[in-house]
Amino acid sequence: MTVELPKGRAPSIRDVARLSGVSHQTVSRVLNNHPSIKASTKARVLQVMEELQYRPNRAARALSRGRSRTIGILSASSDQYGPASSIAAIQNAAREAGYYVNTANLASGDRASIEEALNHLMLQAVEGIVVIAPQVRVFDVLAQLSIDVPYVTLQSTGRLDDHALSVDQIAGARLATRHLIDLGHRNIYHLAGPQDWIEAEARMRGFLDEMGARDVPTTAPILGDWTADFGYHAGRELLRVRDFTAIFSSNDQMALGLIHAAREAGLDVPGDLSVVGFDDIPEAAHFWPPLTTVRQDFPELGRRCIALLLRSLGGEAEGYPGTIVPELIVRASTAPPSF
Amino acid sequence: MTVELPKGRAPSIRDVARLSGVSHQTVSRVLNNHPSIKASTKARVLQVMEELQYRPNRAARALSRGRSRTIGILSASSDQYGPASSIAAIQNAAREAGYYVNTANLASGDRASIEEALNHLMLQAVEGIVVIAPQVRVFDVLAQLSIDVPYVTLQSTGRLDDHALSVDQIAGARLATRHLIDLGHRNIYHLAGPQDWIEAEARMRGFLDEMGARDVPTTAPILGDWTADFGYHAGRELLRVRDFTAIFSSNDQMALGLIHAAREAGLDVPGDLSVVGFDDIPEAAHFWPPLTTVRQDFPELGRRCIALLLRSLGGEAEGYPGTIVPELIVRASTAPPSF
DNA sequence: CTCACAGTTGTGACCGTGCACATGCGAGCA
DNA sequence: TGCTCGCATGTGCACGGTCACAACTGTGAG
Repeated sequence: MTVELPKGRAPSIRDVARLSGVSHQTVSRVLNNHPSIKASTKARVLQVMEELQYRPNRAARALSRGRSRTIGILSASSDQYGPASSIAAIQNAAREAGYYVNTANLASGDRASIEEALNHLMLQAVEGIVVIAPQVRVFDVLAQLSIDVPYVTLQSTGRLDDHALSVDQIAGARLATRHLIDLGHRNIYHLAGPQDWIEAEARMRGFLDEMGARDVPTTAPILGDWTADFGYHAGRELLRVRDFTAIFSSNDQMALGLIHAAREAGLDVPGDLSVVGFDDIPEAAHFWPPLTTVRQDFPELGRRCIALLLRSLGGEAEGYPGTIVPELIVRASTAPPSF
Repeated sequence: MTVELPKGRAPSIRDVARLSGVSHQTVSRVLNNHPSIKASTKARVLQVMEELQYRPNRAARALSRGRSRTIGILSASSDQYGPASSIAAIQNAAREAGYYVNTANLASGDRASIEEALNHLMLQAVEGIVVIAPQVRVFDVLAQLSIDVPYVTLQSTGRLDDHALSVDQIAGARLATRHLIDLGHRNIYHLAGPQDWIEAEARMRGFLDEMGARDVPTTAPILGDWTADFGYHAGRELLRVRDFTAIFSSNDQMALGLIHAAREAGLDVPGDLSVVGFDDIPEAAHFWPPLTTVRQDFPELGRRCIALLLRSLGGEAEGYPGTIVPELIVRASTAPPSF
């Protein structure tokens, strides 16, 4: 009762066809759920597939269809919680949608590195690109290489265009800022992310918008690099003057460094200084003091990101509701000013 | 002087051939750096490629060669620093070696989820798999699905077999433990990672080995789940008895949760309790107190991981030197016991 | 002068799948 | 009966590379 297996190579569609007494095209139809296949035929083919442990050859499929079913992620800082979570979420969402994902990390932020990473993705024949990186420069290079693949950025600058995902970073930043103002703070600094990250820019704008709306005078934000180290050094610098009672940091890591610097300077958080972060990394609840921050729904982010990209790819439009509004998580790093 | 471009589709090897007046096979040879191609021919072909913005079609290449040049990463907890860094490092190393990487995240640790993720990778025709996950179960499933693709784990259990990478987690754990013993601690707990992660097991073994070698009596390690939350709750539980003066935690996150619990219980770290972590996440230097921990060289890890996998794939053996020994970073979370 | 041989290039088949088109067959209808 | 029509299936080629093999050229040895 043994079936005749092809020797060296993996079983192909034709092997399945031969053993189930149909043509290769019928097998192909079974694979693609073609409507007009007799149930009995389909069952027989499926059984032979099972017996042979048949797996469709993705390369052949991609070649003949002219579509790779792969999307690329261009990422930077992929070892940090925010980007890493986004990547994971995107991968999961893509897999659910039947897509494969290939990630290219930027070695550094310079042009050559971006070019190399993009080339890597293009060689993969990705159908779309998700950018989690310093986007301004990336888009420059995209344009310059005249690559015309649909791309999506993770964060919105407020207006909804075809590329930007509608996660309202601005609303999140306003939430954080409003919280500080409501507590009574009037001298508030903003520690921003790198200026060519769109999410950094959006959070900065949210901060400025809210300050403006409440008529609180504001100073120029400090541009950081997302790291705790930067937060620490910026904190040491800022605390030499100490003309503020609260800081809104563009992510949790920089907030951590900031608190470290404050403590070294003999200040109490939140007694002498209130700090708000952004992201709600899992560690934030265990910082000392536990960090007040803004939480993003990363899995939902990933899902929408993929939905948007698939729409660009001409796929199903799918329900695509409004904006994800982040949530303020109040913990122990904020309090009314003490003076 | 315009060249004749094919209209709809991307230029193929034959388009290049036609325009440079050679056969498609010659173009193919140029692509693959075949030795016997006249320099002038090669130059001409390369120039036409440039003009046409020609990019080889990966699917076609994979199909005809029967090799996908892709490796898969099976990962869990990919939003945490350790795994995320490993993934990034592996991706970079793979790209350098001319391989593509596809990552599948485990939705959960159960069998079905592992099976689904592995299937996803196999459909991609990956040539090898790197496992950054609860490995025991993954290997079960690998065996059960009778998938015979070479695989590599990121961490060694001490002995060197073909699958395990020679990063000496055990040595790292011994370093941490020795540090505590040298400070005078005799009642030391170990907060371990999930038992079916090989790195967790290795760190636990290193702890037990060192304790044994120094004749310090030891209690059974507590099995955690890598998260700060777990560290916090475990800490609350442990501190009700408080029959220890030091804890070696299997990663930095759990150490952070632990310190949080200690502070809530009114204990001073390191005055009343010393804590050592593992990984040296970038935030560890800014914890309060800054965390003594064990640093791993992730980029090197990734490089060696790929090197090992490529060797399994029958590639070049490449220099493959000894073991990576992690490094103890002493900060402020450890001190001599106070009694 | 002839032959072996290395260097360089060309020809045609093949990899596994999907698509366009053709075919066979039975039902419904005038 | 003859025709159309829809279902179920088959035939052959295209996708864009690589591989095996053949062919042509020039050179040096016998």
